[in-house]
Amino acid sequence: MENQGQGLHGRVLESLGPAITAGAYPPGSVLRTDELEQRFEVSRTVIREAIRVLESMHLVASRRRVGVTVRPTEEWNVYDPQVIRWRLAGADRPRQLRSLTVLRSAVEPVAAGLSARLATAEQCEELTRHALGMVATSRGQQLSAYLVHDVAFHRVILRASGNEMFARLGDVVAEVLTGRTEHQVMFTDPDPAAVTLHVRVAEAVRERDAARAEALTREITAGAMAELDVLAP
Amino acid sequence: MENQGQGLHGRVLESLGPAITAGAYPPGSVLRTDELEQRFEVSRTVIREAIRVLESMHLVASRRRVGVTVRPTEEWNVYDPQVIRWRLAGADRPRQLRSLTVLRSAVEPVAAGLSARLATAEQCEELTRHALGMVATSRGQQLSAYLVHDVAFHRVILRASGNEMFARLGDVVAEVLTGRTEHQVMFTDPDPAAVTLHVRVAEAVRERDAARAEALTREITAGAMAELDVLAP
DNA sequence: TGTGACTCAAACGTCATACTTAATTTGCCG
DNA sequence: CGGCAAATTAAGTATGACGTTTGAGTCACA
Repeated sequence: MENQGQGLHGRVLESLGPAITAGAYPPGSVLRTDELEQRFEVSRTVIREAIRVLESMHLVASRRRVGVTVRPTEEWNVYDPQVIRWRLAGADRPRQLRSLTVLRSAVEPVAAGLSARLATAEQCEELTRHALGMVATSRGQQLSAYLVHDVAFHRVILRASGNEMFARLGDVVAEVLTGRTEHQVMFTDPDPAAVTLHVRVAEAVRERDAARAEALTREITAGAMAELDVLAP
Repeated sequence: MENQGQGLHGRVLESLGPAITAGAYPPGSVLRTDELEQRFEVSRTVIREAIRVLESMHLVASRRRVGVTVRPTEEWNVYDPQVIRWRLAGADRPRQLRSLTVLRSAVEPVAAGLSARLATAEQCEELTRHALGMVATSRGQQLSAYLVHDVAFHRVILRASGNEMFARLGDVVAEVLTGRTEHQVMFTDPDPAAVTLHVRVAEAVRERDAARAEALTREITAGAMAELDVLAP
């Protein structure tokens, strides 16, 4: 979760990135290096390095004699964790949350199915522990403690699937869950049905029942989508 | 599919990136800028910009007094299209292909289900056209023509789902399909069952039958996974 | 002998400047 | 009016100097 805010180019990045992803510079907009140089009061080197990074994220394209142009949204590297964070923090938040939740609903059930076949004994234990932790913290305004277990649970599922692409979505899911808790009314306890589902997923994985783990996780993600429809505009 | 090989820093990147992702520099290895400077016979500026990009991909971490260290594999931004290309081109290819195919098996069925509800008339037409194109080119060593339709078909499905995260996987799927064709024996015609499935998916989407579209696509991706098990080591 | 603070140097980070390259614009000439 | 060439502009590259951090080694003191 640590930003690479180390160094000046990081600061520039943390300013330009959110601005671009928030749509402050519509696609086609042109940024000139020397202008940025003055605005941020840093040297050309720093600006150029920040631009290189934005370019590698496909947020901008740099062309001689014309400047640095903002690329259309469809070309952005929307899987870049940095980009995801920027968009979750900005005006695009609802749209991004929806996209990510749909992605979760596709990935997590399959990951759970794989976990049921591949999880180590230790991972099964972790899963059970976090599920029980969720139960224990599901009542009485302990949302932040609950969140810790919830995030950990989904992280284990994704990692235990044995697929590195799934595993790398752990941070994304964490961000979604965290964001949901933060933006939810902080006094409503979690849905008991969801809590139970997590416990049953842990069971299914422990018992190596892939189909059941997948189906139950599908229920969890379906719940997340439904919840989104209620809360979002 | 265009590499950003424009400029010297691009050249350095296209040399370092594949090397790192191929494991030529094991995690923890240290690269010094001045050493790279000499090796590539370019200025610090160029090296530093390349390093910045590698850093944004979480392939390396740059620390003062110690150098640029290669990060462990689990921290790489494995969704970065550039990283995916590098790994598909290198020694990690089999592992990467497997990961991506599993990802496909999770995403594409859900995408197809969404497409059935959201695809425009034009997208339905495209789907049908490409499915029929696959049928037409499925016999008699027309693999490259077949591939074009196959890629286009899956691209439409992912795009018509209305989810930007899914849509962005179009390039990845294209790369997987292309790679498969290239590495397969070029004289075996595609599996007729797979071809039929594509036609039926197009039908299901056209008829707004989400469940059927999803189930059929699941069969397609299951086939892809099975195929991988036969071919891969 | 062990521990602590202190110094030093190595490597990256930043800056300023000059020069190079390529693409757009302008304008000349046919 | 049209096409080709020169001027212009902004990014790309190179280089030298200086700043900053931090790991490691040293030295003094208990």
